Amino acid sequence: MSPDPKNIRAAIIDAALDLFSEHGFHSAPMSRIATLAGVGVGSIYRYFSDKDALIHAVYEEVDIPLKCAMERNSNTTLSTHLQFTHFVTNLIHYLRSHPKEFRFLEQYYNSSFGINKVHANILQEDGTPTNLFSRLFLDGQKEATIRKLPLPVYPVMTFGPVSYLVRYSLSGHIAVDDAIVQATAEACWNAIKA
Amino acid sequence: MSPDPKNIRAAIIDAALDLFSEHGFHSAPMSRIATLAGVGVGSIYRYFSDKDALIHAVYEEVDIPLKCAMERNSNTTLSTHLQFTHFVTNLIHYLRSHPKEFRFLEQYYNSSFGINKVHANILQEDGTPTNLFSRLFLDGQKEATIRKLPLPVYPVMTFGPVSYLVRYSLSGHIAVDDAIVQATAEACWNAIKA
DNA sequence: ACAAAAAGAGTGAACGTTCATTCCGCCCTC
DNA sequence: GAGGGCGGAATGAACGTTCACTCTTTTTGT
Repeated sequence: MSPDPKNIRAAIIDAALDLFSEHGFHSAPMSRIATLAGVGVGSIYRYFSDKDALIHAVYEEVDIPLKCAMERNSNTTLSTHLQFTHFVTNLIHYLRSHPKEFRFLEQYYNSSFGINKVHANILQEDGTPTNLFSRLFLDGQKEATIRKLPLPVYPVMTFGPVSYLVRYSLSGHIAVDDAIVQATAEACWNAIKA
Repeated sequence: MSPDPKNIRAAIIDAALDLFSEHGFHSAPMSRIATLAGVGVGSIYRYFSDKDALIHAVYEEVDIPLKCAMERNSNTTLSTHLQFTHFVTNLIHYLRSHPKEFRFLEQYYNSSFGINKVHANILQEDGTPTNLFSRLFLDGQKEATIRKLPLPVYPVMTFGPVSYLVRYSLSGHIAVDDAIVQATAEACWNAIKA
């Protein structure tokens, strides 16, 4: 078997995501990542200069499908209300069905690695919306279906509840069903609607 | 100087909180905690059986004043609306003025240490409110000023936005002023009001 | 077309460092 | 002078990273 370099790289990132999300960055030794990926330790360093680079690479890999999931199912013919609640429920469902990715991201953003990436995801410097979410509340403000609030309040009232709910859900102590997801999405909407 | 055992213990916990919140559990060596606390490494083990026990002890120490802060300034003569927004703004102000405690708690709850403590803080098993916050929304439901929602939604729509906003605030990328805090508290209220 | 050589990917034992924890001599108090 | 808390060097385990080596693939020379 001639291992495709792309496969090896992907296998390493996969294994790293597994172990990072389950044990944390500092309790996931490179040796164990290598074993799980089915490669030698040294091989990891052919693809990533050091452990930090691997962590950032996992982030890049996790971020792409997440952003896709957030853009998916946007139907601009629907009312702002429905677009918003769909956005929230979509996001919750995606994160709940990708617990490894969710736990990795929480850890990444809470560590020194991802501190600088937290806010860049919402708006560009000049206020241009970079994604579905930003367009949504700017449009809603214009058509007066969404209250005018200080800009940071919108992501706070959206991603705050979402990440908290998903954390609850994954902790296993609270049974999160569709009714709760739906109620949360509606509550988020009530928080910002005109 | 005759070192009071209580003071040594407190100094160790203080130093640990400093270093844990700034560098994370795994990058805060016992030796540095000892140096910062002004004691020998060995002395730490006189008060705490191991590092895990120290981490849990810091949590206990941080949790007490936080719970106090959440109960403080409750004025049952005010409307549920005002009691709720006061609760939220109080909590935000407390966490913003105690960044070390906030960062420690985020780390603690996101690690294997605090996973089991996440949900216990809201309600007892039988649904009895254990604190001001729970009483608030149960009362609000009775007097119909707060919408009937699945129980987990209330903490999700309160602590979610709060922790997200404080995280924003402490990241330094976004200037969080009183207007934003006030707007967030109102938005939280709109999320759950009848 | 074939052999020889060069290139390059993959490996894992070995290294140096860092850390939690231990242990023993010191010193303070009584 | 006895006892016990205290300090910090010593210890050993665990980790990230390196590097000399093997094996496979590609290129070169004839």
